[in-house]
Amino acid sequence: MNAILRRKQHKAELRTQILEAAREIFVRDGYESFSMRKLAQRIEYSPGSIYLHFKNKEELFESLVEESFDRLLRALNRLKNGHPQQDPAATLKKGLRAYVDFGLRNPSDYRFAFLLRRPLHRRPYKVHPAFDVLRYMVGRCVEEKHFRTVDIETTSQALWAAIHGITSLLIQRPTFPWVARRKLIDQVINNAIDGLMVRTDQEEETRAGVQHVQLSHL
Amino acid sequence: MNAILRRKQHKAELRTQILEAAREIFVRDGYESFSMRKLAQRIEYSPGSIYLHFKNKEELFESLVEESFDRLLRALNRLKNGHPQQDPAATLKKGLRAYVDFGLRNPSDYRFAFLLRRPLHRRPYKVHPAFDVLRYMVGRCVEEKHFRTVDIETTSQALWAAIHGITSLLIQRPTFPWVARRKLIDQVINNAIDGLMVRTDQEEETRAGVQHVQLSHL
Amino acid sequence: MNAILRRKQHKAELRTQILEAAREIFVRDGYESFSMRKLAQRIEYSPGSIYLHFKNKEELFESLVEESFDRLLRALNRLKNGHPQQDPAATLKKGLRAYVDFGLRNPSDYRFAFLLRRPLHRRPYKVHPAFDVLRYMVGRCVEEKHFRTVDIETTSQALWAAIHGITSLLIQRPTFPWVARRKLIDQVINNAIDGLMVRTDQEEETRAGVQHVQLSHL
Amino acid sequence: MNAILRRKQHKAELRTQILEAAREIFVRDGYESFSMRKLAQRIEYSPGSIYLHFKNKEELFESLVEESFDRLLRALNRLKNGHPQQDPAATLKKGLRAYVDFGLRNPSDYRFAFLLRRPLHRRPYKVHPAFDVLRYMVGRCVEEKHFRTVDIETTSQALWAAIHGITSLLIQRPTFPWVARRKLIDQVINNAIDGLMVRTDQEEETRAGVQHVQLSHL
DNA sequence: AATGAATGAGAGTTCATTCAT
DNA sequence: GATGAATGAACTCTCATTCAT
Repeated sequence: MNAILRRKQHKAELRTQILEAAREIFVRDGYESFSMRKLAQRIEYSPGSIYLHFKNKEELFESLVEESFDRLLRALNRLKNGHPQQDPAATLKKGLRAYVDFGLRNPSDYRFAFLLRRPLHRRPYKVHPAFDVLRYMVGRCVEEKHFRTVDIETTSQALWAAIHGITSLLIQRPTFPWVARRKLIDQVINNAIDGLMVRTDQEEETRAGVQHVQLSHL
Repeated sequence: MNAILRRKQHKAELRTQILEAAREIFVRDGYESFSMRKLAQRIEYSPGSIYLHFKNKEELFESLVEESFDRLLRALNRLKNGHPQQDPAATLKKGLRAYVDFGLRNPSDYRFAFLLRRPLHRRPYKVHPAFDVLRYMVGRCVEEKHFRTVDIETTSQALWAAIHGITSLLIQRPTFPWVARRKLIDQVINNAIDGLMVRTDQEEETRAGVQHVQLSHL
Repeated sequence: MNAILRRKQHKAELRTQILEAAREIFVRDGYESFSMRKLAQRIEYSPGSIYLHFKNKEELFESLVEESFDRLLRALNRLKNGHPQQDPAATLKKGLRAYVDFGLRNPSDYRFAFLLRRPLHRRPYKVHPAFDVLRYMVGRCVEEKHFRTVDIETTSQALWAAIHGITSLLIQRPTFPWVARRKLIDQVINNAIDGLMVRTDQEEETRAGVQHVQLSHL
Repeated sequence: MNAILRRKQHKAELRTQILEAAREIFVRDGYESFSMRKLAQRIEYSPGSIYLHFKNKEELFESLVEESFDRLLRALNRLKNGHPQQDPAATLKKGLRAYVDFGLRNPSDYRFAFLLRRPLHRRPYKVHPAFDVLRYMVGRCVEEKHFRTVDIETTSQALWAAIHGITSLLIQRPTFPWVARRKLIDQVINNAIDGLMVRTDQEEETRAGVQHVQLSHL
């Protein structure tokens, strides 16, 4: 019994080890240069052993994608649950920033989740829970009248597009002469959100954001 | 002479044929699974023949990237030159829409220009002329006081991020349950631009855009 | 255990089989025309299998070179140790003859050791132990006053040149109308050695050697 | 007529140009890496053009071999004819030295003549005229009683072996820690010749040579 | 559970050579 | 006489995967 347990644990550990090593190689060498052999050598097991944990290269890759999606989801959920009382629009902005930051801090995860091209897999699309978090946040903004009465789905998708755009570009084109990251990200997010807000005078006055500073003295 | 001319023409035609077939295979199979042999078989020539036109796989790929960038650039330039008298903000919006449309109508070009991962080649980054067009358009909006006094570089980059985001997502995730494309694209662009505009009452009243229709009777 | 042992043995056998087949092909076709495929076909394994034993063609070739050098060395050592009490000059002559004989009886080994051109690999030169044996023998001849006080290094190199010359020519130009091998080899060796000997009357009289027989009754 | 002549001349010139370029590439890149394409590129003609002068790679290579043999022969003949009156033994020594020097000064020629392995060509062996020169010289030494009555053929072959040995080793193993070249070559030649000489007292006394100095006071 | 041997397929690339023009 | 296009065969080497042990 003890033995069985130990065995199960070992198996789980090895699986994790494989995934970690695979991720590193995928990111370091690029998808094209990844090979099951290299992976086996890295973890110091035989090539065959990998097949005891993953059916084939494809499944291994998919596991990494899933793992990365989960981490992104968890990061967003932490955000959502962390500040339940707050102004939902502020929370949303924080959420969007958190999304971008997650991508930039975990480019490997972001690549797996959105950028690496999978060999065309035609399985029926399931909207990922991560997107639900976004939709939920937008929904609250509308419900609590911080946003104009916009279409929640369209807005969510548009917001996603914007933050995906900046995240992926910063990751994939690191040599482009970008302006300061913070400033750029803020501008993208503020631009995307501000137009959606219900404008009240006081809000207008207290709006913060680098690119609006000059506005105050118009 | 005639013979020489015919030969040259034939050579050019074959080159084009190769490029076209290669493009298809690259897009269908991805860089990794593209093979010179597959290409050869497709065009019904021997593998060696390809090497009479392109030094190697890498160079062939690069040619496609360049070609695609050029087409994008030309599409944008047509836009810029086409309506020189117009309201620059409207032109900019049209330009952004044109960018997205180009990507959606020529997904293969867009993939080559921005999405397909090249084996890391560290040549010094040259900002592509296409980006200059954008910067120029934003500059005119600021100069002619249609935009607030924003930083042109930051704004250009932020706008690029937004439209790249929607373009790439629509191309790469075709099975996601997107709302109507037109509506979505408009929302992304309007969101991104509207926050930058100098607001005057009449402008506010005449603002068009699907997502703002309801707004009018608030 | 038994199984493991059997496996190891099989692996060793296969390695040997590969080396033997490779040696034959290298000698028959030359380095340039040797091919891993030909080899694979010959041993009736897939091309990939060879790579389980040798990293690449180069390493395979080097293994053969080493093997051949070792065999030569061992042959010479047997000679050296076999007759420790004898007249060192006689031993040296025997050694030289043994060298040539080894080459002629194992032309493949000799080719690998000295004649087949390796793709220029600039590793720092290590004088092969086989040459040390020669130097040692010459040294003894000088020490024990059988040779005049010649420079040991120069003499060793000159002797090597002579015997390498005859060995390589006989191997590489088998269709040349050579005189009787034995006679020719003896003449080369006697010529090379005799000039070095300290001459005493009785030695002069007892000198043997095909080419000197007639001399006695002049 | 003039035109025909010019054409013939041009053809000959081109042939020479091809041979020169080919020789360079063969020596620089090794036989294996030589390619008709490289050659064509170097002489700035099309690959096909080479085939107007040489049936194939093999024939081209053979032409180079022949050319090199001829040069060697001519060098030796110059020697032979240059000093017709001299002591034939001295002339022979000079000839042997000239042979070695030719090889060292024209390693490319020597390689082609003797070292580069031709894809086994089984044509009936023709003793090269260069060897006849040697035989002739040895013959004269015997006739004029400078040599003991040795077998001319055997002696010639043995001498050839010795000088080929030193020449080829010096060319093919340039990183071996050889002693001073001059000294080494002299020792090889002197060793090989001295044993053949008829010894007279005065000759004994006037003999020069590093390794014989001590001999004088025996 | 893990291994190591083995393979068949296929990769990119180069080559000597031919031949219509 | 010279060319440029084309090819078929060959090359070394790597790969994902299988399977007896």
